[in-house]
Amino acid sequence: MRSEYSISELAREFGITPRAIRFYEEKGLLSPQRNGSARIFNAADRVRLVLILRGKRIGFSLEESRDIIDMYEPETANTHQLESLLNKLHEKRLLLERQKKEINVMISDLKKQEPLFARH
Amino acid sequence: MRSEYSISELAREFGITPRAIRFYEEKGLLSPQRNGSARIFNAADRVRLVLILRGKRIGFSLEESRDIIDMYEPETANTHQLESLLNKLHEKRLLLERQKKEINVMISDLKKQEPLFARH
DNA sequence: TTAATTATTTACGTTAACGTAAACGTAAGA
DNA sequence: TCTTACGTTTACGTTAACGTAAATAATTAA
Repeated sequence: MRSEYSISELAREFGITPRAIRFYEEKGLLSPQRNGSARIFNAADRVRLVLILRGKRIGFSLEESRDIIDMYEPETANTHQLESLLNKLHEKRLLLERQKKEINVMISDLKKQEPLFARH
Repeated sequence: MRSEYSISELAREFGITPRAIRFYEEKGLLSPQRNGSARIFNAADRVRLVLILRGKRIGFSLEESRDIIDMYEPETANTHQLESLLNKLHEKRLLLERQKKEINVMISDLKKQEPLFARH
């Protein structure tokens, strides 16, 4: 229930390295406050990090995740962006479905061949 | 119904560049015969290329596709390899299913928020 | 003969997402 | 005070899958 985090705290919590977090900031996906030179992450920063990592699990690049993050940013988000993001998600889902079908085809192909291989 | 192809013929047929084909050979995924220094691809080479490209559509790296190709090579293929490949395919399918679920969650999340964005 | 097409090899360039190392500052504990 | 832990910036390294360019050879059409 904290509201401020150091870079290594977040890194530990999410199983990533501080380097990765700095990299996300470098790419403009995060912009934590500073205490001198040290980064201080608040709850909103943490949410953004969660979104970045969720995007990665979906198979999005950081650039694609950027759209997701922006979408959760109330000040900048607009209907057009939302539709665009939804479209991307739908496309991604179609891609995944096509890939899954190809995998299924390949699996059944291989299983047909199985006796052939098992014989010698 | 030809049985021999030049590099640019295959490139045109599959919508890739000759460079890509040479790269696959460099990685040991293809090994066409030669006429002097020019590559000559036969039907088996063509099949391997098809498998490479199918692997890519599934989302496999070339290294992963290598296993698929080897599997279709009767002399070297064995039961163990087949099982290993089937396992990889199953894992990949699980990954795709997880990603799809995450996408669905994200889509419904966003749709709940929609009125919020649409309002201003 | 000249120009165009297609082929080759060699080799450096590119993008993404960090890893890794160096050189340094700062704060806390023994 | 010395060590340890944690932080910073700068910058070069890494992997994958080719792209791109240069220099060269062989073939073919005009």
